[in-house]
Amino acid sequence: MEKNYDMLKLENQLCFPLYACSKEIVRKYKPFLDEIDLTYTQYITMMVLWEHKEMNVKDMGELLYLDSGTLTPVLKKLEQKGYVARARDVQDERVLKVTITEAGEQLKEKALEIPAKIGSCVSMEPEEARKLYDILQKILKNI
Amino acid sequence: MEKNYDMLKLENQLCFPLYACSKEIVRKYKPFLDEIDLTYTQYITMMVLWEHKEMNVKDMGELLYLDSGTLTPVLKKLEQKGYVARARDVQDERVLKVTITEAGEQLKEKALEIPAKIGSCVSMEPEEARKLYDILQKILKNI
DNA sequence: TACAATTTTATTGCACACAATAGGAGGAAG
DNA sequence: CTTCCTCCTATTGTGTGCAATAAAATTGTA
Repeated sequence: MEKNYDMLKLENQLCFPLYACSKEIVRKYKPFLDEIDLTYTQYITMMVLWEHKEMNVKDMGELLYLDSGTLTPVLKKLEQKGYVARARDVQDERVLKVTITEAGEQLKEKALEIPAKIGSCVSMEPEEARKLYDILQKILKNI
Repeated sequence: MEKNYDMLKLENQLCFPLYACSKEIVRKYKPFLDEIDLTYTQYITMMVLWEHKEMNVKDMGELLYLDSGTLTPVLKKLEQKGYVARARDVQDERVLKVTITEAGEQLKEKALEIPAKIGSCVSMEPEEARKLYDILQKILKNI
């Protein structure tokens, strides 16, 4: 009897379009992020700080789905650029508190127009965007 | 007047859950791929060859949304593992033809059960999976 | 109080991912 | 035939991403 290899075709995979789509959209960000000298990872890291002003590495990692192996060099880079400050918590020396600087706050103003630019660049119907968002959140919750 | 910074929150981004979801699902593959000693990138590369037997780097790159900078080292690694052969096209020396080997074909048998394992691991309703797939394909086509 | 276990961040090693560039092969135009 | 242009792959450099491990501080426990 012939075996069925169809499930091993790219076109029948769900993970692959997810993976490809993620990469392609992140790439769409590049020209806009270049203007403010941030990578995508640095951008989402700054988004957390634009909203929360200060947070430790562990909590940032949970929000961003990144571990310290990834975050540490990213945060050092952002510190080097002057957008964040890194300092140990006085109460608990294990904890590193990341704080946004004045320059980091100012960068927020420049970043303000990026979401709209991407939106017009990818362009999808609001209903589908909503549906996509809901499904992705559901998957993330289950994982 | 107060500016509205809501669009700069992670929770209002569509790209971020896409990015996070992609990473988390790829990570789900790891224990299963470890069993056949492949990374995710090597796995999708093999999927192309399981289906097409032979293909040049450029065409593989278009299917996989990867450029030669990524594919060249991946293909060298797969050659080293004995799953593919790399040879210049005799008609056009610029072109590198990648061919699956006997060992590569045998690997397909072991890979056969991976899609089902992932499916039971992520578990979502067929209707939502279908919807997600359609939306992602639509985005990929528009990009 | 000792000391074992846990928590938190940093480091190391490996494998992408991509922009930019290089370099060799094939084609086109004169 | 030669020169310019394009095509295809490889290389280089930067920046993730993650597993595994290390290191230091804190907490739990006998």
